[in-house]
Amino acid sequence: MDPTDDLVADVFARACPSRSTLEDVASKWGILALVALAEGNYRFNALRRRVDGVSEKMLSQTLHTLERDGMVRREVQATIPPRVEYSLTKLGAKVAERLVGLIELLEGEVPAVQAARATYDANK
Amino acid sequence: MDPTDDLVADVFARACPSRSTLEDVASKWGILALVALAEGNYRFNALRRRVDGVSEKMLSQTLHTLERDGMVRREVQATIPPRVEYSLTKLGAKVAERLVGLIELLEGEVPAVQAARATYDANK
DNA sequence: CCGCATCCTAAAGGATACTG
DNA sequence: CAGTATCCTTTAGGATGCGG
Repeated sequence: MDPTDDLVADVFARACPSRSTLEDVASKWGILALVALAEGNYRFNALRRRVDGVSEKMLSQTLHTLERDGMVRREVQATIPPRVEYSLTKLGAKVAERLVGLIELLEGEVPAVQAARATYDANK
Repeated sequence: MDPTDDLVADVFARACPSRSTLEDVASKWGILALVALAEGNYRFNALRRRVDGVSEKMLSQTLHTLERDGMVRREVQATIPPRVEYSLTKLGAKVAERLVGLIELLEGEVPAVQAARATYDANK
């Protein structure tokens, strides 16, 4: 092994692969895609409708990145019209589970966050 | 209550406050700041050293956003030179706990992710 | 030491048009 | 339906210099 390699994965280190993976799964659209797929499989346009506001370009790009990281599986059925089904891999499901937990926490804290923002803004 | 308000927080909805909060805490530097502060309190420059690669500007901006959302507390001691201590609020600590879980998962899966990437790239 | 203000560049992201 | 390609705008983000 190259002695310059980090022996432990450390997300605080700029070059650690865990950091780039984190950026992929925690990106604005990455999170929502993973969490949507945790509900069940989706086809491209259905997923696009589920994730309010995502553009075709960004969803496509996001799904490719997640597929490359081994989080998302892409299955093409060569029918006419074409069907492409997206689903989570085992790893993707584990990650999505964590993200769902985070989101549920935040959804429950919406009033607290709004109150904090109002206070902060009031003090300028 | 305004009948047009959503009755439940829904992160999939573009306008839901949970979505903007999610973007704040799951942003590239937001995650790392929260996770670093979960280790203990930090002063500005110490935190900057802990989070490898963050610029002064981005750390400052990130901390303000997290403070506004009620995740981070900022305490100024008017000494010379000035001391500014950052710490997590109770809400921030709960969020950070989830993020730590996610990061630990990803750090453990670094080999799997690297293998997935290699396979993907090999098939071009 | 802890920043903010400014300027500037690079990257993210949206709109549109087109293809298998 | 499921994208890709292009163009263009917006935002993120780094560098630098100054102030409390």
